Amino acid sequence: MARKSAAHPPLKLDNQICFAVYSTAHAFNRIYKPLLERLGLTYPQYLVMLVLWERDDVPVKDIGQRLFLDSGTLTPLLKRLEAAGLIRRTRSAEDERQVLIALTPQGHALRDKAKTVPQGVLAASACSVDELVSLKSELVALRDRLIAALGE
Amino acid sequence: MARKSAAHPPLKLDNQICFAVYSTAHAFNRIYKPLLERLGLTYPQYLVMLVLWERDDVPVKDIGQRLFLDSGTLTPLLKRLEAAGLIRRTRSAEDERQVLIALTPQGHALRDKAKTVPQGVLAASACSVDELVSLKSELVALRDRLIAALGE
DNA sequence: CACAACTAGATTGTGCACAATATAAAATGT
DNA sequence: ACATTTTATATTGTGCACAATCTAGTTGTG
Repeated sequence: MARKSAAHPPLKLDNQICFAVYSTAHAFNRIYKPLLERLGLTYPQYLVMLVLWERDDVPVKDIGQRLFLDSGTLTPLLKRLEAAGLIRRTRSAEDERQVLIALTPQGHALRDKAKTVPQGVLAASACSVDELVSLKSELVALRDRLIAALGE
Repeated sequence: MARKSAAHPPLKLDNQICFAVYSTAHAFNRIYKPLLERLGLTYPQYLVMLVLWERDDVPVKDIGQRLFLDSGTLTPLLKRLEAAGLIRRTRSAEDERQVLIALTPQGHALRDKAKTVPQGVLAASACSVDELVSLKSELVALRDRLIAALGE
């Protein structure tokens, strides 16, 4: 016995799936940084813009649910996007507790400049689209199981 | 033509491999948080301890290379670990530029308490070890290609 | 209506993470 | 030997990220 744990000692850094995920996220961040600099966005800001380009005029809550982020993270980030002239923040008339996030014309226009970003990342990954699609769905499945485990 | 990009529109959030990685890293962080709280560690601090449990008395640089982190991140983190009594920071005698990081007896002792952490994470992932090992190596391969692309 | 329970955001405090810069020590070239 | 370059770490400033807490607005119940 103990053959499995001898092959994969549990406290060795290189055996940690979490570190593989963590360090890959870092690597992506560094790939994105120069590509997003042209747009004046950070990576989390880019994620928010991706959400808004799909549909805007949504409350902060919706963006947070989509990105798994809370108001403590989003409020200052959205204020920076507003200061950059990309979005507008307005209280909802129906429910005064909600702040609706809408794109400005500049925010809409930025989408065109962003269109080239995914190609750059794909090139850096040196992977086929099929490989990435399959890796992505494995990760999403794992992520959703982890999130499910949190709710217990 | 354009069939592939119609199936996978490049600016849709859910098609972004990077977001899958990013959000999975978050999910791991939340799984780890309560497990590491017992040890008085954050997740990045835990990674540093994993490195040191494999070998200590190493310069800051080595830890940084292992974890892909720079001194701006590690210096304050290591000072907090020192304040917690887990490590000692001493200038190297041979090369005065280096700060050597060594475990204290408490730092060594913490390893025993940490042994149960990976089980908790494995349980939360609801995955077999084999699945995780394979996913890990795909991620590491992708990460290393991204890092290679950075150096061009 | 009154009052408790809940919800959406904002605020504060702590801890990464990195770029840019500074400093000091070591290594190198002439 | 001395100037140049490189290297290791530290510092500062900006921007996430989340826990804990606060406020204001909404909903549910009697």
